Amino acid sequence: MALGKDYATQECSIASALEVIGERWTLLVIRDAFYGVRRYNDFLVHLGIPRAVLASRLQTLTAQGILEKRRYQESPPRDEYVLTDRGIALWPTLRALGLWGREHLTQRRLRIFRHADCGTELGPYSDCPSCGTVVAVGDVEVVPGPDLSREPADPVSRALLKPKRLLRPVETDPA
Amino acid sequence: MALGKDYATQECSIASALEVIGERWTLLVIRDAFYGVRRYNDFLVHLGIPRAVLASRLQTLTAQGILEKRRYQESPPRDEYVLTDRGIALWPTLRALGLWGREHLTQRRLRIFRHADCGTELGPYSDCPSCGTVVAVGDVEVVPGPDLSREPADPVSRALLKPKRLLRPVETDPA
DNA sequence: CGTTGTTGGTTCATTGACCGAACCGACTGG
DNA sequence: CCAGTCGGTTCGGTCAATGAACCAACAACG
Repeated sequence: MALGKDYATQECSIASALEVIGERWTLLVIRDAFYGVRRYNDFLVHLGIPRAVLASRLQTLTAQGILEKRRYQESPPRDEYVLTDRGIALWPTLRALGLWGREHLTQRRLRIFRHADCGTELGPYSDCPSCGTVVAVGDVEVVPGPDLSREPADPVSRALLKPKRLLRPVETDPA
Repeated sequence: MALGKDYATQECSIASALEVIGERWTLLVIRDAFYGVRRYNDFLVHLGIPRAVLASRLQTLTAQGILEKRRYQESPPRDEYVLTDRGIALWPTLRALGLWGREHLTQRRLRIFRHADCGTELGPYSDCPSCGTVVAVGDVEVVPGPDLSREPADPVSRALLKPKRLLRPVETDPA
């Protein structure tokens, strides 16, 4: 966010948060990380983000302790980017933002979030109405909603058509 | 957010939301609106935002139906900007973002949000732990926390040192 | 062994958003 | 008549975002 002037004058935790995750594309990268996207190329094709911007965002998110860069194979050396606890703690924010967008902007049900244990759709605060508990992020299952396109262009979106748990890695088609 | 490329490819309510409120400064303008800031000049001094940017943000937020421009005096004609229902619906997002910033970034208690009826500090979902209900935005009282500076430079910050309800207009010192 | 393809970047020129300062019109109060 | 306030607009300079090109490391193929 460091553009000429930052929000430093603000004594406010919202401003501090926006310093870190308020830049263009940043929150979408984090959203994808919740969806199980972990690799540079998958972020690239799924977001349609310029390569240089993605590299920069991944670096600052890693530096801020929101993502963790983890070597998952040597030769060729390949790293994946995974959410840390600090990153996972952003789930309520993302959830609130998504709900607002759905209700006041798109009016469409693109993705549905359910409690994996019982299949009940989550309440606004990631609570399970039937179990009466707050559902941990890892126990949330995402399924495509009725208004989501069934034939997306990129392989990552296609992989996301299958129901899956948040945080679990997506399996991109080797096709 | 329209910079060369927008998020149009994304089928996602989060992306749609960010199209509208994801620009630099926008969310801070909305935060100030919750704090009762309504006038151009008050936004200006409290945020330290460039004038042109503020004018642009107020215009797009008004066009998006998040703020409403309301004439409050003729001669000289003066307008104030007030949150609409759509804007007020952003409260859970702001709350989640502020909590995340406080817990994972600043580690400071700058402002405390309480249930005006009983004085109990709000839970993470704007719930009142003692009443057991979700508190309406208009019934939330903001009081300065222990880590907030007691002698801010600008008059708006000074006015915000007094406990006040969200959405109620700030009374800036005529001093 | 050479060629091609994949992955994860970096570099570069262009575009456009943000910045701060100056300016301006309508009005008020002295 | 003059200074001051309010709510902007205008303008030149700077800095970030964009998209295309380039590149290094390695694998797989023939």
